Amino acid sequence: MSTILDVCKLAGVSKATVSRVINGTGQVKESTRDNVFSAMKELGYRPNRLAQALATNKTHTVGLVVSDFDGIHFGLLLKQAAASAELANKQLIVTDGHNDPAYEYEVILQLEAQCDAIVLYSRTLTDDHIQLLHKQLTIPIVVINRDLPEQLFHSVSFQQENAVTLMMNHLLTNGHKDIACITGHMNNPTGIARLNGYKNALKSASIPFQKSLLKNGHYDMKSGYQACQSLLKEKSNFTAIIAFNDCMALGALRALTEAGINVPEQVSIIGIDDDPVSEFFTPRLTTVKLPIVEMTKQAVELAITLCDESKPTHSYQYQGELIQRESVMPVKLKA
Amino acid sequence: MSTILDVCKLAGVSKATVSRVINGTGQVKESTRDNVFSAMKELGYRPNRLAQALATNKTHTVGLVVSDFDGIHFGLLLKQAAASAELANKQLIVTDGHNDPAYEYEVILQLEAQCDAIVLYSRTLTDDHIQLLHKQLTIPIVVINRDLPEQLFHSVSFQQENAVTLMMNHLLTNGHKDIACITGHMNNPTGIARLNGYKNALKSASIPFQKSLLKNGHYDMKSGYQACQSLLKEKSNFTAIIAFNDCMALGALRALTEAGINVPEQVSIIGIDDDPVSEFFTPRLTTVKLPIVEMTKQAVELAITLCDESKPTHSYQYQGELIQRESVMPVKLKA
DNA sequence: GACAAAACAGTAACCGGTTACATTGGATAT
DNA sequence: ATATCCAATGTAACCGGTTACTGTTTTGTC
Repeated sequence: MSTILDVCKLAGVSKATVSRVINGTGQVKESTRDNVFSAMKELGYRPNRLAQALATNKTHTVGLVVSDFDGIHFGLLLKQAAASAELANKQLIVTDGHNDPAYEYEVILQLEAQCDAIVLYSRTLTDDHIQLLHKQLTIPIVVINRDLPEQLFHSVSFQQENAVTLMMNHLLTNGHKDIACITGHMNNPTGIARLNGYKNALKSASIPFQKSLLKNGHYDMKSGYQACQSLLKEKSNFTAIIAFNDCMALGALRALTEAGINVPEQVSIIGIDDDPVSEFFTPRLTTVKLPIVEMTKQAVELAITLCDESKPTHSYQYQGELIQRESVMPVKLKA
Repeated sequence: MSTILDVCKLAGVSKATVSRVINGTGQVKESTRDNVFSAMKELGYRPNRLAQALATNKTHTVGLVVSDFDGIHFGLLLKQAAASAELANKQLIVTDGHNDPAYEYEVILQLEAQCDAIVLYSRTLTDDHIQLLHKQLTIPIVVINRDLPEQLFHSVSFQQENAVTLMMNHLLTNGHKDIACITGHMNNPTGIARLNGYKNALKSASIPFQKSLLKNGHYDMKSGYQACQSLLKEKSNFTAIIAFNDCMALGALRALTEAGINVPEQVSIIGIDDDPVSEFFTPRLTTVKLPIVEMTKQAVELAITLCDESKPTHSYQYQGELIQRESVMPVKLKA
């Protein structure tokens, strides 16, 4: 790999001049510029980004950190992040935290020198950790899917509890009363908020909460499948299932199908996310859309803005939207 | 962010000594080391990776470049890559090429200074481009899913044509003769090799190739769905569909279901990949497994090895494996 | 033709580390 | 006591760029 010195020699000028040509700064005679350009071309020279970053303290890079690469919505999120970054001519580098909070914390700190801003979609870090990070970092960080009342950091968040309320209301207005619930990890705010949504909706409808209708999942199809199977094994009495994401809803759908139970005739199912696969299952899954693409766009664009100018921290709120398809029907019509 | 100089001041030693402590190199008196460590701790100091990389010409990072973030097998690939990288204590940075060969080429070149090795899973670059890259780069590159007879670069590849042969033989031995085919992009070796597999299998079975049974897709569910719809609209006569990945097979399955056609009773479907979602559809999709996890592991581990020692280029070959599930049945039993 | 201003290019310090080499001082051997 | 060696640390150059500052030409004006 040739360096700026090679270009200097070939073009017969100093480092400063080459640098000026590279960056289009200062005054350079046209003939000199042409010389330098052709020298660069001849050598296949391209500036070393590390050296540039070190010298200017600007990396033109935004870092995206996710807790785990197989996480929710991963494809859509990354694709949008990449698109937004390119639009602003920034490099995007993506890292995961191996689902380990300590590792993830370390990764973010390491990224500090390599990025101008960080976008974080964390499932494992606590709010406290994130606040600590925010204080410790000298570069801006935008947090997706976390929301603290005090607005101590930039965040793009989703109204989790409200979304579950939407789901529950859809089931309730369809006459369902015995509603099983497949949750996600309960060690983070998302899970807790969603569970509150479930419980509060029951309370509002004066339906007692039954622990036996609650099963834990891990946001993947298999755990939804297993959760549903254990629901069936325990002969629980339910006419509908609400799952804390589409994957688990789809896993549950499969379990029901295998057990010879018709959806939605015998049991209704509703998910959340609006995963791209959801409308290809039979029946097409009714769900509440989590606008991950829009949220990612917002987050990355905000992060990029913050590279150049600081702004007061603000929380951008997004809401769920019910997408009615075929997996829910009124309970009275059931056999 | 504190620098090494801050640590020097606080610990009352020179940069060289601090550096020795950081890296555990050279001789440092224990009491000095302790001083330096506590100074580092007090300041929350962590070495600037850019500066380290610049000085040592070692980044301890491997770059993973994919053509597009929503690509095939994306989640599994990334997850495994991240796991393998961490095991070797390397940072993994992931970038996509926005599905644009020129951009992807540029991205890879840019990455040269930021990584010790690169793993490439490209859908858009031609073999020629990859060879050019290989020649131009001063760091090793491992290419997944490309295979050239001359073995000019390190590659981890999959026997595409053979895999399709497996799929076709499964259908043929089940008595299918009218086999529709939903292809992927035909501008790269993968698509071409798979199509050859299809055509050659037909030839071996003395079945004439019918252009009307061939539809183009883009490896996503929607295009599989649309391809199948156009197949149906044209009233093509087929008893089985082979799709160039599971997603499209699943999209086709949906189209058939909507059209009231039973799978596999009326039409059999087979895919390729063994996508995690495939076994949750009804019927569970029969497919040929593409061992992307193993391949990724191999590729990343190889790349990491090549950071430290060079090895002769070699092509690691992987094969497909038929996974029989429920979407294929003998043709004679059909209504 | 003289002189100021503008254009152009080079020098050297700096970014935050690493490392070859030099220096110091204490322990050991003679 | 002196020579020798080695552990411990510092000095300074270097990685590949950027940029403030300086010096030299050009250009323009009168």
